[in-house]
Amino acid sequence: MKHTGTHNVHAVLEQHNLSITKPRVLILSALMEAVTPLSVDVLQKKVGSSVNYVTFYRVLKQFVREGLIHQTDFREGKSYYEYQHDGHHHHHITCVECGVREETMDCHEKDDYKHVLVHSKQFSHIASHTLEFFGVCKRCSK
Amino acid sequence: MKHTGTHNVHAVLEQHNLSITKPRVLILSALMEAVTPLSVDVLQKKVGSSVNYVTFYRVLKQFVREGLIHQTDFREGKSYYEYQHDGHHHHHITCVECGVREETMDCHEKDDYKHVLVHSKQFSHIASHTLEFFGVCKRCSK
DNA sequence: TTGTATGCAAATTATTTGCACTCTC
DNA sequence: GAGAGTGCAAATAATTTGCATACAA
Repeated sequence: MKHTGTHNVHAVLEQHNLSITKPRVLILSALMEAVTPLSVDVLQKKVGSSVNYVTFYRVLKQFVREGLIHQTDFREGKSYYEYQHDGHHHHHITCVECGVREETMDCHEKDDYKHVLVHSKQFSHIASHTLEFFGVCKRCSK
Repeated sequence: MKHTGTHNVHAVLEQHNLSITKPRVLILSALMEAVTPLSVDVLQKKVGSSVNYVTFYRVLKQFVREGLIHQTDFREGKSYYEYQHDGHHHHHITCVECGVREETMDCHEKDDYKHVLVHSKQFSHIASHTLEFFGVCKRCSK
């Protein structure tokens, strides 16, 4: 029941004027299928060794620049990447003890942006944001 | 007109059951005086070479654990640290072109936390969060 | 004095860069 | 065919770890 066929992947790449290459298709597919943000090492395991790890960094950076995927971090010293289904990304709660991660409700981007910009002197436009929560999950807090 | 005398620094450390050592005092003072989040390299320049850089990492990690300071990142591959005056931290907008950073209005932590927790299955408490905005500043967007 | 904190050296991990080669369009 | 995209090797940057010494309480 995957809705991430080759067809869709190609279409998305084309929408962003990115040429169709094997690494890009594989990486984007993996991200589209994921239900949680992925770090480069996890992404590599999913995609396999046919794509060089340097290419991951280059492709991911490009996808982020294009607004195709979202980049965030969880205070682990490395970045995580998440496909923006329908242009929306998610926020999460992360357990600082065991690392378990849960998706939170959607955020009200538009409202936040307006509110922030009204009070800003140097900015008139916001392109993206990150919002992450940290706590201790019920299991760990016992 | 600094309100960050030795007296205050010592008091804060004691409140968190941290022994008074030279590195801790120097690092905490520097963070209390800063008006923007600092990365380790910048912090080192402020404090000077009397404190080993490894100690920065150890002390900062401890301060974060204690909730004394706040840790965030700006998609630069390194962490930034900010003292939580009155227990509050700040959010920022960062220009992805030139890196200029501006503080935003205070956030409504309490409301956010409640809202998130109501929808969470695995969490019943949130300890902290990060919220950062990214855009292009007026100067760069010309 | 006694355990905690620090310094130093070296290791680890994440990410980037230069250059030659290979694909896509 | 031309230029963008990729692989490989090596460099850089951030952060951590092990162990011996030094300092706070």
